[in-house]
Parts: sequence; C-alpha cells; structure tokens
Amino acid sequence: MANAQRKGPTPQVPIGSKVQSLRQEQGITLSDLGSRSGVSISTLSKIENGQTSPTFDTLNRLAAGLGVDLTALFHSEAPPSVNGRRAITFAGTGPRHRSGNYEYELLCADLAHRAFVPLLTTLHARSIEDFRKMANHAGEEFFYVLSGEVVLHTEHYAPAHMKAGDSSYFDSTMDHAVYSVSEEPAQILWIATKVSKALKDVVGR
Amino acid sequence: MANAQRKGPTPQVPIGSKVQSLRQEQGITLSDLGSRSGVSISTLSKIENGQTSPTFDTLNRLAAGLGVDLTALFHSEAPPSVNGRRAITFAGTGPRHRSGNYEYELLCADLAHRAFVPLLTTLHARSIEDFRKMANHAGEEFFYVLSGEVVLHTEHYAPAHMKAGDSSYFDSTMDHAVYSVSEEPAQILWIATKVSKALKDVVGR
DNA sequence: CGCTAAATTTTTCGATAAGGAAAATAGAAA
DNA sequence: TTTCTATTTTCCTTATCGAAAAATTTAGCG
Repeated sequence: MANAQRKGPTPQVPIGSKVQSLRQEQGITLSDLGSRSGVSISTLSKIENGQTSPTFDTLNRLAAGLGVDLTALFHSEAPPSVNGRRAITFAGTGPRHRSGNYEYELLCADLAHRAFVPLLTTLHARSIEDFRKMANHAGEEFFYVLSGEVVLHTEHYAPAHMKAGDSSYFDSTMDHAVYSVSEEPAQILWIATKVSKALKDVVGR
Repeated sequence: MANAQRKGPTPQVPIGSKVQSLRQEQGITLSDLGSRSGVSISTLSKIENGQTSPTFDTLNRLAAGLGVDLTALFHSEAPPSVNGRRAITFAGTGPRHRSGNYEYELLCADLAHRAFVPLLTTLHARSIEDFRKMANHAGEEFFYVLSGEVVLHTEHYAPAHMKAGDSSYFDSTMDHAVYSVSEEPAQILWIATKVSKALKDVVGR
C-alpha cells in the first residue's frame, strides 16, 4: 500500500496503534467496538492501520466506545517525562524574603517550574487589623502550624484558632489572612499552587 | 454499559469556540493561523463556527499552529475553579492509614479534587532493605522533616541524611524512598501531586 | 494432514462530508 | 462615500465513512 496522506509529512501521534492496543486490551473485536462506538468496522480497520485521518466526531465516538477519556487516545504508550530533579534545603539555609506581615524562607527554591511552592513562614501580624487588605488570588493553599498559635481568617468562614500540628487547606480565591496570637511569632509551613506577584519574582515560577 | 449512541447528536467538546478563543488570545487573524498551521482560512472559519468536524490531521496542525498541546484543544473553556472551600484538621484528628513502611495521617482529606495532597507521615522503615521496591510514579513531591532524622534515597543522587527542619522537593518519576535513622520513627510532612493507587481510594482523588 | 465452516479483518466502491481557492459579505478606518 | 482588512460563503476537488464483497485467520473434525 502506498503511503497515506499526500501532503507534507504530518507529524502526528500514532493514534491508530493506540486505538488498536486499547481495543485488544479489552479483548474485543472490530465488530464489537463498532457496535459500541457507532463507527463502522471498515472505518475502524482503516484507522487502526493508519489509512485514514478520523474526524473529531469519530474520535469522540471511539473514546466513548472504548470507555476512555478522549485525551487517552493521544497519550503516547510510554510515559514521556522522566525528569530527574531533586533539591534539598537544610534547616535555616533557604533564601529569606520579607513581604508585609509574612516573612518567608523559600524551600527548594532553586527548582523552577514546580507544581506547588513550599514556604517556611513566620507570621508577624498580631491581628486582622494589621492587614490593609486580605490576599485573594487563583489557586489552592495549605499550611501546617509548626509552632505558636495562629488565627486563620477566610471569607465565608468564622475565624479559626489553630495550634501547633493543626493544618488547613482552602481555595485561594477566598480572601484569606493568618496571624499569630502566641507570645512568639508563629511559624507555619505554607504550600501554595500560586504565589503573589510580589513573590513570583523571588521564587521564580 | 448499555449500547452506545447510534446516530444521535454526538456529544462533543465545543472545539470550535476553543480554537477561536485560543486564536483571539494571541491576537491573530484566521489568515495568520492559516499560514502558521497550514490549514486554509475557509476550513478554519468552518471549524470555529462548528460547521465541520475537523480530521485528526487538521487538529494536529491546528494545535501546532496555535503553539499548544493537542489536548489543550479539548479542555473546557472555564476551569472549574472551585471557590469557597476550606478544611481544617486539628492535630492528631485526621484519618490514619498504614501502607507498607509508611503510616499516614491524612490532612484535610474531606476536600476532593485538590491540587496536591498533604500527608503527615511516620516512617517505620529503618533501612533501604525494608523496601521491596522503591516508589516511582508521575508527579512531584515535597517533604519537610518535623522530627527525627531520615535518609532520602532517590535515583540519580547519593542518599541524603536529613534532620528536623530540612526539606526536599523532587520529581516522583525517579525511584524514591525515605526511612528513619533516629531512635524514634521520624515524622515528616509530605506533599504530593499524585498519590499511589493504593492511597487513591483512601484519599479520594 | 487436508478440508470446511465460522469468525475476524481488509478491501472495494458509492454517498457524503471535509478541505481549499476564490468570490462574496461584513466590518473598520479615513 | 471609498479603501482596506477580516470573515463567511460558494463551489469544486478530494478524502472520510459505511455497506457489502473479498481476503485472511481461526476453529473444528474426520
């Protein structure tokens, strides 16, 4: 058989073999998949052999018939990214940054493009009055109280008093602020998927 | 599952409007996208208006011309950004789960669909020999040593000795394992973007 | 082993729909 | 208005899709 498409060498995921392996994993025939997906067996054959470029409509029916998400048809057989990054920050050695009421020690900051950012944070604010305005941005946050006692303010909720060992997870889209109520400024381990624009330059993501 | 849909209106992602928004975000015309992707402007117009079901070949060229991953064409317009969630777990009150050498206390586990999962983890392993095989999966991880001393093993790196206050961030695609070397089993705060299949059922994401 | 029957896949070929060049339309600037 | 740009529509070429025929593989049995 001659080659498939006459235009340029279209660099595309070998979707045909992916469909075939998905079908064979389920131990079903072209006919079975045909009735499940509403795509004719002749078309299925051509797709699996790379003899045709299926339409988006057909792709959707295929995914439904195979019981997989549409994007599963495009994931290559072997997992792509095999990154080998590792960073370690020993206690007290991370770069520090003061921003308003928060004092951060950046953990593992030498890694770029992280899925989330860990910050060892010291809370200098002592009351909600210390905040000119509460933070509020896209993403999700979590923190764990390492020492001291804090009060967490978030939109829609009553303020919460928290002690060492307590933790909270919330959507950053709500207004939020945390401050110390213990003798010493409280320390928390802060995890955020997004950081404020001010920190973004420092953290580098 | 009952037999699939035969002919009916194919329920598919509104890919046309997605393409249009991607194009307009870049401030380019149909003509521009045409020359970048190798798809004619007439076809582009029909795709954006939902008047045609593009072939897989065309979809690939479109994604390339827009400079996005193919799957980006299928993600729905509005991210399901959740708004008003908040969870608090007080010290020692989270659900516990033992899995091999690790004993977890799940923090804020009552929230579903989190960007990352925080786990208060007690390390029972005392040497690398205690692991039948090291973990290895997609995603990124971070941990902070709360108490005790640990050794971190990761592929490509020498084992690292870490004490309370130390932390590490690494790609989970590398083989990895952590164990205690202090008198008492060490405790770490573990953050992961993905969790093992075993934990997935428990954590619920 | 051969031979037949059944099951599965591939190919053929006509109907229909996608893709592209160019004309028609809509919109913006002056 | 006119001119220029961007988008939509027209119209024809070409490719996809599907029903049925042909080819291939598999299963069974004397």
